[in-house]
Amino acid sequence: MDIAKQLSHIPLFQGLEPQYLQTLARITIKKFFQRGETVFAEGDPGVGFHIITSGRIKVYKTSPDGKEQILHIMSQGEPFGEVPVFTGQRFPAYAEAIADTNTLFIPRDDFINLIRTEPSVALSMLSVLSMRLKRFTSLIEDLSLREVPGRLAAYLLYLSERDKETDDINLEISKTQLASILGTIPETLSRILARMTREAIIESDDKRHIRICDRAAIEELAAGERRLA
Amino acid sequence: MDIAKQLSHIPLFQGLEPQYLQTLARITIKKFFQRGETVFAEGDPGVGFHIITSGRIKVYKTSPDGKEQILHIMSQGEPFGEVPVFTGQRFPAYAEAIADTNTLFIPRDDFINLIRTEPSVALSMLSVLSMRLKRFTSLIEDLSLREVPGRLAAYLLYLSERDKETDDINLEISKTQLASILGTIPETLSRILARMTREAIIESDDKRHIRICDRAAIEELAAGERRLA
DNA sequence: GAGAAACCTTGACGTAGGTCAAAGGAAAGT
DNA sequence: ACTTTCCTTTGACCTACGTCAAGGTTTCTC
Repeated sequence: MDIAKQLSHIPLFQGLEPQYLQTLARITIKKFFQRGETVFAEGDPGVGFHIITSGRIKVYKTSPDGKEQILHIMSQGEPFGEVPVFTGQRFPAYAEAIADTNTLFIPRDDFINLIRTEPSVALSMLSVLSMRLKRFTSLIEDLSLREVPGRLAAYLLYLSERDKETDDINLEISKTQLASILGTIPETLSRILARMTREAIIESDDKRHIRICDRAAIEELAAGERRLA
Repeated sequence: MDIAKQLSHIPLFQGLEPQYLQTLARITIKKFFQRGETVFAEGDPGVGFHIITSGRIKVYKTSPDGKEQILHIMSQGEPFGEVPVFTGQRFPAYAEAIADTNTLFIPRDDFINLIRTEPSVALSMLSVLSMRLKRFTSLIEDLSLREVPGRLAAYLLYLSERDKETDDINLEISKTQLASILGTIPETLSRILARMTREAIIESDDKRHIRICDRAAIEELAAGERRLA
């Protein structure tokens, strides 16, 4: 498929003049990563960043003894690995494909040149980074100020909202990964899901699906106004 | 003092052409906040951002029951409150002056116009936001993957490094605030400092000063290779 | 479709770190 | 200097959540 056309569908480049899109297309490199493959490791030098065209990437940190904390799960259209492009330093986290994934790789120097000539791209990127800071802000709040049931409730609301307020939530990831996003472990998550099911707040029939039965209760849990028995 | 001159000392505007500095000076508003005064609250609309010219600001989140997690302590030359400028949304956290503080306030719309004409400002701001993402990444790692002694050790190393590898660390903030930065409470911090003193890793004679006695031990603690007895 | 591997759940148990309470010391306003 | 408020420390206690272990289930792979 034509790279310029793919690029034109990326939110980051919405409204970019066709001529710049062509320039960008010329410096963009298509890449493919198998499920399980590492895209970059913490400490690697960052010579450019990726935009996902299909698949799914997890960005995460690890502790010396192997526990991991997921920072983001990125999917189609989202850029990742841009921090070292602007800091000039190394990747602060790991990235791994959790499904077969295609990306467009944009080299650092060329991208910085593009920004110099096209302020709209700079503003888009500023917006992307700011949204990410905001998400991190919530994650920090969760990890530090909220207990796991509250974090889970907030995350379910986030997913529900993203999918147009549906009560049927498709996780799209394993519960082990969900646990890592929430900063906990599968056992704890499993217990909390069981408790919430017992209180008829949710139903979780099959593995990657959760149905919200009592939205008000979820909202109270997320706000810290309610606790599980 | 002349605003343009003050602006010229801000890292964010290093290398900015004098003509743009003049433009910026015209739209910049000097502000003053008393110690304890709130600069903005979570949920406030963000019509612009601040740059600190003197004093100190803490940016933090709170839980329903009043516990707080400090996200940053900002001092001279650092910008804060820029996230809503680029997301178009509201402030994701609180900001409060912890000393009498003077800032330069730059209105959103004017700043965005400046970025459109001056890509160097855009790149500087991208760099600032990226550095901040990186710091958040470490904070998340700390909160989720490390115990309090490890976080404290890492923070002491950070302060020591910032002040040119000195072993005499001047906290500049209260231990209660340090506890909040580390995502814990004063009691826990106090106990850990006592344990580290007992093991002759540090000395903490007076309130806002800590001396590193055994740097190797601190480094091992920070790396998770050692535990307190 | 058989075997292997990964995932999920539940139970028993341990512990880091939080809550509550109390008291001495520093600091700031009058 | 005096009072009030905030900061710090220590002790007794509790609980959320992690660890370890084991069994059942789903899902890859060949």
